[in-house]
Amino acid sequence: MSLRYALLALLRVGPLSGYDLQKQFHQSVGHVWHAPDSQIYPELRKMEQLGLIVGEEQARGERGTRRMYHVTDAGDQAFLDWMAAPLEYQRVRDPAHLRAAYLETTTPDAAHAFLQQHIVQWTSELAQWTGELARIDAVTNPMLARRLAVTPEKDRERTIAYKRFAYEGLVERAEAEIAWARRGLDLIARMS
Amino acid sequence: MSLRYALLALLRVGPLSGYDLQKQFHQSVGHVWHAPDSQIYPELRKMEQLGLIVGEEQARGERGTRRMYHVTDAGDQAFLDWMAAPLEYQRVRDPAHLRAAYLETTTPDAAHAFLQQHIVQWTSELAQWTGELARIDAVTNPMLARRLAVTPEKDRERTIAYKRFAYEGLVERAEAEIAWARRGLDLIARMS
DNA sequence: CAGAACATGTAAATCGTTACATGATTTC
DNA sequence: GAAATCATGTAACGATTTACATGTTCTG
Repeated sequence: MSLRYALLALLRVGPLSGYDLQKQFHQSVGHVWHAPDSQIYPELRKMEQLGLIVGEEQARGERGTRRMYHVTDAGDQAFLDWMAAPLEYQRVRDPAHLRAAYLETTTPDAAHAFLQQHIVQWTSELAQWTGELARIDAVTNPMLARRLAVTPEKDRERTIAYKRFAYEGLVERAEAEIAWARRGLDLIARMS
Repeated sequence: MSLRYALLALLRVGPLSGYDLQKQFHQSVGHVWHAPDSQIYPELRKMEQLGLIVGEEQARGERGTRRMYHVTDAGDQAFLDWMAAPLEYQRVRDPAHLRAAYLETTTPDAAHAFLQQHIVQWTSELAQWTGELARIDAVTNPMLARRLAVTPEKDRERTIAYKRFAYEGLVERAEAEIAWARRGLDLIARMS
């Protein structure tokens, strides 16, 4: 359900085609809420049916077309309502910690490989997020730049501060996962 | 898909009825991998069809029945294979950090309420997990006690160490989320 | 004999993943 | 004219949620 609001957040800055939206999505909000293209396009159609956005069909070359999506007042309000409503938390469902609780059932090699992979996985996420933090600081992120362009001077600082805040949390999370996995590797070494 | 292996992990310790399994589940692995009863019972049936477990129908009083489930060799092997296989990581999908990235679009009050709720949420998870850690140390958790009873002396230390390791990671995660939200509250105070 | 605990689900809807599918236009 | 990029999906399946549904047996 959050996909809808992630998309609205992007479109509120200014109209985008499905394709451009999808690209911006993967470069910004997609780091926090993954969705494949095959979910984005249908969701846009659904949002259009609900009147949250309107799609304006545009010609492109001889035969091609593309739809530019604009947020409607209803869509804007839906986003603001979501922001003001209590967040629906998902239940914990954490395969890595599930497996960690049963590491004694497998070989030290397999346990080692699992934690190594955990480090690889989170190192990759960490790189994404530190990269995004750097782009926030340099105002290199295209969505952020567009957003700041339509933001009154006095609100720019807040916009940047909250973006930083969000990504800092993710960076800390990744660092903690890596530190945890390293401790696990030490534990395996001691136990075997 | 991990639900299957969470259930196998419990059943490998010894046979349980669906009902007992469901209770043990919510008191142990359920803290790491949530599933409602309405998912557990059908999954058990599916696992039985796949030959991973066998259900033995038992009379209970005059008319009642219950199914005791045993892990088959195939089920045991499936669990060990899963433990040895690379873990399938889920894509990031984090509504709290998504919302955090857009806190400037709402009122300071709503932003404040959101982070307060985040603290409440993670404080509750934290309590679950520190409680579980305490039960691990006291060997009060019934599943752990049963598991240790069928574990050779020399492996008990490892079993406990890995359980601790898994829950320590979760405790740190919860503490980090709380610390992050507190920093967010400071930020809101400074920004408004 | 009432209430708690035992015992086991089904149905409908939504969400998300994976694989597949197609064609147009711009750029070198 | 080939490759990259633009542009937009569908179909099938599996996972998850939510709500509903029902009856039995033990304990005080």
